[in-house]
Amino acid sequence: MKPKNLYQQLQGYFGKQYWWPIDNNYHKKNNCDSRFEIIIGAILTQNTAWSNVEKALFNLKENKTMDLKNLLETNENDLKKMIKPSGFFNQKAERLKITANFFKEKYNGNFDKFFNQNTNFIRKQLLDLKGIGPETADSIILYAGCKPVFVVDAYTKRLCKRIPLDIECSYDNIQSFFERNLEKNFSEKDLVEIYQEFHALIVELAKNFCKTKPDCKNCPISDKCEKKL
DNA sequence: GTCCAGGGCCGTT
DNA sequence: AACGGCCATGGA
Repeated sequence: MKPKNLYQQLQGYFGKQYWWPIDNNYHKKNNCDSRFEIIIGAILTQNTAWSNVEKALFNLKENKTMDLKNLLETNENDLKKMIKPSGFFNQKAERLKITANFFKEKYNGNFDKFFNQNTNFIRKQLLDLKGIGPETADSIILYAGCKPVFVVDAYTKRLCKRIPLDIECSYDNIQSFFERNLEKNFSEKDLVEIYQEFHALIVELAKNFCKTKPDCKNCPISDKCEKKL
Protein backbone atom coordinates (compact mmCIF):
# COMPACT_ATOMS: atom_id res chain seq x y z
CA MET A 1 0.00 0.00 0.00
CA LYS A 2 1.45 3.32 -1.07
CA PRO A 3 0.31 6.37 0.94
CA LYS A 4 0.38 8.49 -2.19
CA ASN A 5 -2.09 6.22 -3.97
CA LEU A 6 -4.29 5.91 -0.92
CA TYR A 7 -4.42 9.68 -0.63
CA GLN A 8 -5.30 10.18 -4.27
CA GLN A 9 -7.97 7.52 -4.14
CA LEU A 10 -9.61 8.99 -1.04
CA GLN A 11 -9.35 12.48 -2.47
CA GLY A 12 -11.00 11.30 -5.67
CA TYR A 13 -13.86 9.68 -3.81
CA PHE A 14 -14.59 12.18 -1.02
CA GLY A 15 -13.25 15.38 -2.60
CA LYS A 16 -11.84 18.31 -0.73
CA GLN A 17 -12.62 18.41 2.98
CA TYR A 18 -11.77 21.97 4.14
CA TRP A 19 -11.51 21.05 7.80
CA TRP A 20 -9.75 23.86 9.57
CA PRO A 21 -10.06 26.81 9.76
CA ILE A 22 -13.77 26.44 9.86
CA ASP A 23 -14.42 29.56 7.81
CA ASN A 24 -12.72 28.14 4.69
CA ASN A 25 -9.80 30.56 4.90
CA TYR A 26 -7.48 27.73 3.98
CA HIS A 27 -5.41 29.71 1.53
CA LYS A 28 -4.93 32.62 3.91
CA LYS A 29 -1.58 32.51 5.63
CA ASN A 30 -1.09 33.78 9.15
CA ASN A 31 -4.71 33.66 9.95
CA CYS A 32 -4.23 34.53 13.59
CA ASP A 33 -7.91 34.91 14.29
CA SER A 34 -8.55 31.26 13.56
CA ARG A 35 -5.40 30.03 15.21
CA PHE A 36 -6.79 30.40 18.68
CA GLU A 37 -10.05 28.80 17.68
CA ILE A 38 -8.23 25.87 16.11
CA ILE A 39 -6.26 25.28 19.29
CA ILE A 40 -9.43 25.42 21.39
CA GLY A 41 -11.22 23.10 18.98
CA ALA A 42 -8.34 20.62 18.98
CA ILE A 43 -8.62 20.26 22.74
CA LEU A 44 -12.41 20.17 22.86
CA THR A 45 -12.67 17.47 20.21
CA GLN A 46 -10.64 14.95 22.19
CA ASN A 47 -12.64 11.74 21.99
CA THR A 48 -15.71 13.80 21.16
CA ALA A 49 -17.99 14.20 18.15
CA TRP A 50 -17.36 17.45 16.28
CA SER A 51 -21.08 18.32 16.33
CA ASN A 52 -20.81 18.61 20.11
CA VAL A 53 -17.66 20.69 19.86
CA GLU A 54 -19.44 23.15 17.56
CA LYS A 55 -22.01 23.87 20.25
CA ALA A 56 -19.23 24.62 22.72
CA LEU A 57 -17.40 26.85 20.22
CA PHE A 58 -20.64 28.70 19.59
CA ASN A 59 -21.12 29.31 23.32
CA LEU A 60 -17.57 30.60 23.65
CA LYS A 61 -18.09 33.06 20.80
CA GLU A 62 -21.43 34.16 22.21
CA ASN A 63 -19.73 35.06 25.47
CA LYS A 64 -16.75 36.70 23.77
CA THR A 65 -14.52 34.01 25.23
CA MET A 66 -12.95 32.91 21.97
CA ASP A 67 -10.08 35.15 22.89
CA LEU A 68 -6.92 34.49 24.86
CA LYS A 69 -7.28 37.29 27.36
CA ASN A 70 -11.01 36.89 27.91
CA LEU A 71 -10.74 33.14 28.29
CA LEU A 72 -8.13 33.54 30.99
CA GLU A 73 -10.26 36.09 32.80
CA THR A 74 -13.34 33.89 32.66
CA ASN A 75 -14.29 32.13 35.86
CA GLU A 76 -13.59 28.40 35.48
CA ASN A 77 -17.14 27.43 36.40
CA ASP A 78 -18.52 29.74 33.73
CA LEU A 79 -16.07 28.24 31.27
CA LYS A 80 -17.30 24.77 32.16
CA LYS A 81 -20.89 25.80 31.45
CA MET A 82 -19.94 27.13 28.03
CA ILE A 83 -18.06 24.04 26.94
CA LYS A 84 -20.40 21.58 28.60
CA PRO A 85 -21.84 20.22 25.33
CA SER A 86 -18.41 18.97 24.28
CA GLY A 87 -18.24 16.57 27.22
CA PHE A 88 -15.45 15.94 29.77
CA PHE A 89 -15.97 19.60 30.62
CA ASN A 90 -14.17 19.49 33.97
CA GLN A 91 -10.85 18.37 32.53
CA LYS A 92 -11.28 20.28 29.29
CA ALA A 93 -11.87 23.56 31.13
CA GLU A 94 -8.61 23.00 32.98
CA ARG A 95 -6.81 22.09 29.76
CA LEU A 96 -8.03 25.24 28.03
CA LYS A 97 -6.86 27.37 30.93
CA ILE A 98 -3.45 25.70 31.08
CA THR A 99 -2.93 26.07 27.33
CA ALA A 100 -4.13 29.67 27.20
CA ASN A 101 -1.95 30.51 30.16
CA PHE A 102 1.07 29.01 28.42
CA PHE A 103 0.61 31.22 25.35
CA LYS A 104 0.12 34.30 27.49
CA GLU A 105 3.01 33.73 29.87
CA LYS A 106 5.60 32.42 27.41
CA TYR A 107 4.63 34.28 24.23
CA ASN A 108 2.50 37.18 25.39
CA GLY A 109 -0.27 35.89 23.15
CA ASN A 110 1.89 36.11 20.05
CA PHE A 111 1.06 32.96 18.11
CA ASP A 112 3.32 33.91 15.20
CA LYS A 113 6.28 33.96 17.52
CA PHE A 114 5.39 30.52 18.82
CA PHE A 115 4.76 28.87 15.46
CA ASN A 116 7.82 30.41 13.82
CA GLN A 117 10.05 28.15 15.87
CA ASN A 118 11.50 24.77 15.01
CA THR A 119 8.73 22.19 14.68
CA ASN A 120 10.29 19.72 17.08
CA PHE A 121 10.61 22.42 19.70
CA ILE A 122 7.01 23.52 19.14
CA ARG A 123 5.86 19.93 19.55
CA LYS A 124 7.86 19.40 22.70
CA GLN A 125 6.42 22.50 24.32
CA LEU A 126 2.87 21.47 23.48
CA LEU A 127 3.41 17.94 24.78
CA ASP A 128 4.67 19.35 28.06
CA LEU A 129 1.25 20.91 28.65
CA LYS A 130 -1.05 18.78 30.77
CA GLY A 131 -3.94 17.74 28.56
CA ILE A 132 -2.15 17.87 25.23
CA GLY A 133 -0.98 14.54 23.86
CA PRO A 134 0.49 13.61 20.49
CA GLU A 135 -2.66 13.90 18.41
CA THR A 136 -3.77 17.22 19.84
CA ALA A 137 -0.25 18.62 19.54
CA ASP A 138 0.11 17.52 15.93
CA SER A 139 -3.35 18.80 15.02
CA ILE A 140 -2.40 22.19 16.40
CA ILE A 141 0.93 22.20 14.56
CA LEU A 142 -0.66 21.14 11.28
CA TYR A 143 -3.87 23.15 11.26
CA ALA A 144 -2.99 26.19 13.37
CA GLY A 145 0.74 26.31 12.64
CA CYS A 146 0.55 25.17 9.00
CA LYS A 147 3.60 22.99 9.42
CA PRO A 148 3.82 19.57 7.77
CA VAL A 149 3.20 16.83 10.32
CA PHE A 150 1.02 13.79 9.72
CA VAL A 151 -1.70 13.48 12.35
CA VAL A 152 -2.51 9.99 13.63
CA ASP A 153 -5.77 9.26 15.40
CA ALA A 154 -7.78 6.22 16.46
CA TYR A 155 -9.15 5.93 12.93
CA THR A 156 -5.68 5.90 11.43
CA LYS A 157 -4.65 3.16 13.82
CA ARG A 158 -7.71 1.16 12.88
CA LEU A 159 -6.84 1.57 9.23
CA CYS A 160 -3.25 0.54 9.95
CA LYS A 161 -4.44 -2.73 11.44
CA ARG A 162 -7.09 -3.51 8.89
CA ILE A 163 -5.36 -2.81 5.58
CA PRO A 164 -2.87 -3.82 7.08
CA LEU A 165 0.23 -1.71 6.93
CA ASP A 166 3.24 -3.91 7.56
CA ILE A 167 4.29 -1.97 10.62
CA GLU A 168 3.53 -1.95 14.28
CA CYS A 169 0.56 0.41 14.60
CA SER A 170 1.88 2.79 17.24
CA TYR A 171 1.52 6.55 16.92
CA ASP A 172 5.14 7.28 16.03
CA ASN A 173 5.47 4.35 13.66
CA ILE A 174 2.38 5.25 11.65
CA GLN A 175 3.35 8.91 11.55
CA SER A 176 6.86 8.31 10.24
CA PHE A 177 5.61 5.71 7.78
CA PHE A 178 3.29 8.22 6.10
CA GLU A 179 5.76 11.10 6.36
CA ARG A 180 8.67 9.13 4.89
CA ASN A 181 6.60 8.05 1.93
CA LEU A 182 4.86 11.33 1.20
CA GLU A 183 7.95 13.51 1.53
CA LYS A 184 9.40 11.69 -1.45
CA ASN A 185 6.42 12.33 -3.64
CA PHE A 186 5.46 15.91 -2.88
CA SER A 187 7.12 19.27 -2.51
CA GLU A 188 7.53 20.88 0.90
CA LYS A 189 4.99 23.48 -0.12
CA ASP A 190 2.28 20.93 -0.90
CA LEU A 191 2.83 18.76 2.15
CA VAL A 192 0.89 20.95 4.57
CA GLU A 193 -2.24 20.85 2.46
CA ILE A 194 -1.82 17.14 1.81
CA TYR A 195 -1.43 16.27 5.49
CA GLN A 196 -4.40 18.46 6.35
CA GLU A 197 -6.59 16.84 3.75
CA PHE A 198 -5.27 13.31 4.27
CA HIS A 199 -6.15 13.28 7.96
CA ALA A 200 -9.62 14.63 7.24
CA LEU A 201 -10.11 12.04 4.51
CA ILE A 202 -9.16 9.17 6.81
CA VAL A 203 -11.69 10.43 9.34
CA GLU A 204 -14.31 10.57 6.62
CA LEU A 205 -13.47 7.04 5.48
CA ALA A 206 -13.65 5.66 9.01
CA LYS A 207 -16.94 7.40 9.78
CA ASN A 208 -18.66 6.19 6.65
CA PHE A 209 -17.11 2.80 5.87
CA CYS A 210 -14.20 1.67 8.07
CA LYS A 211 -16.40 1.83 11.14
CA THR A 212 -16.31 -0.38 14.22
CA LYS A 213 -18.65 -2.54 12.21
CA PRO A 214 -17.06 -2.04 8.81
CA ASP A 215 -18.93 -1.70 5.55
CA CYS A 216 -16.28 -3.28 3.33
CA LYS A 217 -18.74 -4.01 0.57
CA ASN A 218 -19.17 -0.34 -0.31
CA CYS A 219 -15.76 0.89 0.83
CA PRO A 220 -13.98 3.04 -1.77
CA ILE A 221 -10.56 1.55 -0.95
CA SER A 222 -11.52 -2.10 -0.54
CA ASP A 223 -9.17 -2.92 -3.43
CA LYS A 224 -6.24 -1.77 -1.28
CA CYS A 225 -7.38 -3.61 1.83
CA GLU A 226 -6.61 -7.23 2.61
CA LYS A 227 -8.95 -7.53 5.55
CA LYS A 228 -12.40 -7.60 3.97
CA LEU A 229 -14.44 -8.14 7.11
C1' DG B 1 -31.54 1.60 26.10
C1' DT B 2 -26.86 0.97 23.91
C1' DC B 3 -23.00 2.52 21.31
C1' DC B 4 -19.61 5.71 20.15
C1' DA B 5 -17.25 10.22 19.08
C1' DG B 6 -11.37 13.97 15.23
C1' DG B 7 -7.71 11.48 23.46
C1' DG B 8 -5.09 11.90 27.48
C1' DC B 9 -4.10 11.23 32.40
C1' DC B 10 -3.20 8.38 36.08
C1' DG B 11 -2.63 4.32 38.77
C1' DT B 12 -1.42 -0.48 38.51
C1' DT B 13 1.29 -4.28 36.60
C1' DA C 1 6.67 0.21 28.70
C1' DA C 2 1.99 -1.29 28.50
C1' DC C 3 -2.64 -1.57 29.82
C1' DG C 4 -7.34 -0.36 31.96
C1' DG C 5 -10.41 2.78 34.14
C1' DC C 6 -11.99 7.13 33.98
C1' DC C 7 -13.81 11.39 32.23
C1' DA C 8 -19.43 13.26 30.03
C1' DT C 9 -22.42 15.00 26.39
C1' DG C 10 -25.56 14.28 22.48
C1' DG C 11 -26.79 12.02 18.14
C1' DA C 12 -27.66 7.66 15.71
